[in-house]
Amino acid sequence: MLTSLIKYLNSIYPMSEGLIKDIWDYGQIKYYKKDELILKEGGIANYTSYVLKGAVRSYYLKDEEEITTKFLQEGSYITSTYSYFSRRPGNENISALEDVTLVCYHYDHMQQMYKDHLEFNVLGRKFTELYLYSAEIELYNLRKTKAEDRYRFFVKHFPQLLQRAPLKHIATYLGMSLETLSRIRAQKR
Amino acid sequence: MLTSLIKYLNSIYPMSEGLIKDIWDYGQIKYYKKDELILKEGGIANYTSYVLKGAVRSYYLKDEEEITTKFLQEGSYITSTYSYFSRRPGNENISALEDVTLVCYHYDHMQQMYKDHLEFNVLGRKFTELYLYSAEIELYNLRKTKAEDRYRFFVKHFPQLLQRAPLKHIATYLGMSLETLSRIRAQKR
DNA sequence: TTTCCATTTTGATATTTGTCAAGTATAGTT
DNA sequence: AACTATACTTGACAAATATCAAAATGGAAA
Repeated sequence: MLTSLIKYLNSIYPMSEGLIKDIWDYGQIKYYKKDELILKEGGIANYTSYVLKGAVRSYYLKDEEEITTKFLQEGSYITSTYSYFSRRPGNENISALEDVTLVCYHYDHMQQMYKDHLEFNVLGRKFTELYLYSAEIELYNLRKTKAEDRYRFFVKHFPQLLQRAPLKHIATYLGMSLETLSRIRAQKR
Repeated sequence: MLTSLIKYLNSIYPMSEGLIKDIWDYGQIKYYKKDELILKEGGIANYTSYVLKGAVRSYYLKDEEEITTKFLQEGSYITSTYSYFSRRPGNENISALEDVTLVCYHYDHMQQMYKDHLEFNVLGRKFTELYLYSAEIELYNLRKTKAEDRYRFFVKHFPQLLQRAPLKHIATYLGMSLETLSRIRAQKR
């Protein structure tokens, strides 16, 4: 189960025996059913998790409405950035878009590994760089004032997600109402 | 000049003698006059720079119009994330909002330091985590559909920037027209 | 000071988008 | 198949915002 993750990490930066052992030992495989909550708001995000199978999304509540902030699929890490790094309760929820399999690492174990294996920081740095880059792409897109432009960008860059996520989530993710999104789609046909 | 940076880095993670020496040796102090271009689109971002004094902004052009993507002040690092990490030409420009003093590190020197001093990766990781967190805050703000809400958030979190940046840049940064921003400000009085 | 230029404000109008409401389609269950 | 819940679409209207144009303000330079 964990082999794919280890192969992946090793391809990015070769790890020592000891680190590989820790990755094995500390990784907890967890299964979630579709629509099950992986992280609930008000709690502290204690885990970063690698998605082995399925897709998840994170969202927060704004006057009863769910505003989707992220979609993550196989091969990505997921956590609530704010809560995980600050060690405080956050307002983000994470839920399973489909049945999901995760490898979860506790914050304390992550810190232990960063401390025991300095090389692990290379991986940590590179991954965070990657996610920072993704975040900036999204920022770039959200600053467009036209809803249609934002949708076009989404279709081009995340076509798979159109199949995996319901429109209502894509709409709030793109900062527009469900109806606006539906109309944009209609006029493209 | 560089002492403030070294103190700062050391407070986050204690550095070895050798690393401190490299930080000294590789750091290039550069001065830019207000409105001078620090990075021009179409070029590769070869440097990450730490802002010692002044403020800068990055932007890209969208049909003749400058869309501001970032404001950075003293104590922050600045580069064009995409171009710097991918080593390809990007479409981001960086320019000085005021007279600016930077400490600049070339990409190759950064890689050299990451390689020669594994501990430097701890710093790299922590900083990137911080910037990732900031990016997510901005994403959170930009997903708000009401322009006024976005402005309110900006005022609350970056009040200093109201004094340092002209409204036209703040407007595009917040994904709204200059006129809309001006009206929002008018009605708050 | 006066002039000049950039910044900001204000006004009028067109467009886009949100909201509420109703309807249709679809997938899953019994 | 019939039933149900959910997802999606469409319509009508109101609200928010963009756009174009012009005026006011402020600051820098002559």
